Order: sequence, then structure tokens, then C-alpha cells
Amino acid sequence: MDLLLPDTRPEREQLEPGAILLRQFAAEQEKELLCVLAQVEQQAPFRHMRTPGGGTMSAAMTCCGNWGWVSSPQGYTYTTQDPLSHHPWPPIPTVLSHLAQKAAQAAGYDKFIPNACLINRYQTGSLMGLHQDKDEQDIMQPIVSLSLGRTGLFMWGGKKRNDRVRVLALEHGDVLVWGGPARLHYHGIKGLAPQPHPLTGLTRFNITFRYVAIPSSQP
DNA sequence: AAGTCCCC
DNA sequence: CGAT
Repeated sequence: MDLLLPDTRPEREQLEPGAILLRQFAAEQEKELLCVLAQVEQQAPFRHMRTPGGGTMSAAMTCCGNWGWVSSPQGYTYTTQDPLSHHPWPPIPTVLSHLAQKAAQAAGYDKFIPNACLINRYQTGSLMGLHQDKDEQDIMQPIVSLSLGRTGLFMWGGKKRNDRVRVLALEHGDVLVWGGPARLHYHGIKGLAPQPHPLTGLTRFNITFRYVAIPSSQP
């Protein structure tokens, strides 16, 4: 059955003021969550975006919601249309929106209603360097980050790039919420744990929910 | 500016 | 670093 080693991870861990990790928060809905991801992908396929420095992101991304985050050689921006299809980004599936609101509430952020959802797909070798989420123009609203599939080795830093960095294993169903004093903290993905996941194999999905207040212009 | 390289 |  499922009586191997006991899972000693706390179900709720406060990393520091404003940052709360909810372990296994989404476990019961895993099948439905993966299903809606596939539906979003059908309308807005994953793609490897370019960066202003001339690089290419190793994680593939897509978006849903009123605003989607886009990186190009011209910079970072939120757009209302997928630049690949020239159609609006697909709506945020209700199961995802509800999950994000429930997680934000459990973390102490009561009035969070996301209008932007970024979906990152990591495979073996995918990384994301330390960065801040600061394109949303409303730092009162938290970031809600859901991990699905293969475990990610998440880097959690501080307000400055040189601050100490912790590495946390984010597992299937874990939700990390950060806001308030932690809203602009640096974070990234160092890599993936070697073990495949029963439902997703070698793939890790990360779904982040944001509230975009002031839209940027197209790149 | 979320990449990449380079040094300890 | 060179990009914005």
C-alpha cells in the first residue's frame, strides 16, 4: 500500500514572513489539473522564449488568463494575445483559478483573484536562473506557484541577488505562495530531481498565478 | 531581462 | 558580460 517511510514534511511551512509553502495542497485534483493543462496547451502550445540577452529559455512556457507573460529579444512584457496565434490567451481553467484562490487564502492572502497564469514545462536539463517577478506592477498581490510532476530543486533567495539562497525540493502538489515582504525575492530553478514521476515521467510543470495591474505595451 | 560564462 |  502506501505505508513506506513516513512523510515528515510539515504540510505548512513558513519560509519567512510572507512566504508560505503548502505541501501536497493540490494532491486530490492531480488528474483534473493535468487534464486542463493539456487543454490549455492545445490552444496555446508550449514554446521556448528568447531572452533580451540573446539567449533561449530552457523551460518551455505557455500562458492563460487575461494577460500572458512574453519574453523576446525586445524585453519582457505581458500581452493579451498569444504572439504565436494572435488570439487571446485561453481563459484560466476554473479548477486552477479556484485552487490559486484557496491556496492564497490558506497562506493569509484573502482577496487574490489571478488574471494571469504562466505555465512552465521543465525537462531534464531545464533551468531558470535567479530572478524577481516584478513585471506585474502590483506588488500588493502575491505570487502563487503550483508544482506538478517531477520534483524541482527550487532556489529561494532574498531581496538582493547576492543574498543567501536556500534550495527546496518542490514536489508534486506543493504550492508556494509569496507576497508582502517576500514579494520581490529572487528565486529560480536549479534543476530537477532524477526520479521520474508516475503521472508525468521526466516532466515538471510549474503553474504560477499573478495579478497583473498595469499592462505593458507589446515588445 | 528569467542566459551564459568564468573563477574559487 | 550586454541586454533593456
